[in-house]
Amino acid sequence: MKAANSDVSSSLQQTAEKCAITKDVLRRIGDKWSVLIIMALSEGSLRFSELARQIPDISQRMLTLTLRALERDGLVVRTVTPIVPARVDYALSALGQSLQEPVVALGRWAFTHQDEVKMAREAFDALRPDTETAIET
Amino acid sequence: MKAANSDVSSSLQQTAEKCAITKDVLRRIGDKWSVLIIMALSEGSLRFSELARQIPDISQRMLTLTLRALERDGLVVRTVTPIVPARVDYALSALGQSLQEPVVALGRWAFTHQDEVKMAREAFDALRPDTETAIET
DNA sequence: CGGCATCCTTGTAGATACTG
DNA sequence: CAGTATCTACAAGGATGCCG
Repeated sequence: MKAANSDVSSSLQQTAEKCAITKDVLRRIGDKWSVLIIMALSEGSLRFSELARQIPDISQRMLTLTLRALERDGLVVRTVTPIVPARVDYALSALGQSLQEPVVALGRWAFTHQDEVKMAREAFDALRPDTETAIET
Repeated sequence: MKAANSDVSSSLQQTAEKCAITKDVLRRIGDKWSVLIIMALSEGSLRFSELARQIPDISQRMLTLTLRALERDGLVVRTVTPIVPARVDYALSALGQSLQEPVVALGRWAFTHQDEVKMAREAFDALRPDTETAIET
């Protein structure tokens, strides 16, 4: 760990380091619901039940768990209003809003290139009808 | 589904549509290894065994499956040189290279904000020692 | 060398029922 | 209303061994 080495290996080091962190974030928001929740909250705070309605196929459990994870990472803010029945609102934090930018960038890529991907898949499947891949469609 | 409606609802429609596609892409590259492979191939093509060496903890099985999935989506190009022993090279396609841009954007976000996330987690864990979240550390 | 087959463990997620 | 608790399923992923 000599200082003299740092400029030599810094590029690769940083690259490797960034890869790991990138992988981490991608796994965090790469799950089934995080992005949908972040998108749903982009236009303002929502209550638990409103979120559940906007994301039709999510179960209460998964909504709770995903919100909890997002809250833990400081991406969403949870506000409890102590009335009966209880009212709980969720909103994006500043950090969560800043995350939106790269996420929608990825969304734009997906939208722009969706046809290329679809065609690539069809071409691949035509040649290799039942090849097992890591993620099924 | 009247045409007259399209301009009214187009914004929300497109948003919902983009969400779905974004979610799709994120799940595709949000798996454990895809990003690492894409990053590893960013500087040029690599052989199967070279990839395995650059990504120390990946199993042969997962390397094969992930490469196959990336190949199917047209992100990676597989080249077999029919000599013995066989030589197989993997490289990013143009599509794969274009994907790198938004991915490294996300990587930059992760790198920039890693401390904020870490602190948020610690603060959260301090208050709620053993809350179950969707994704464990 | 590259990769497929098999077996096995773990993680992710859904359904359902129950509580303050 | 906004969650927990429990139980179950299936898919991701790892270990190992064999093959062209």
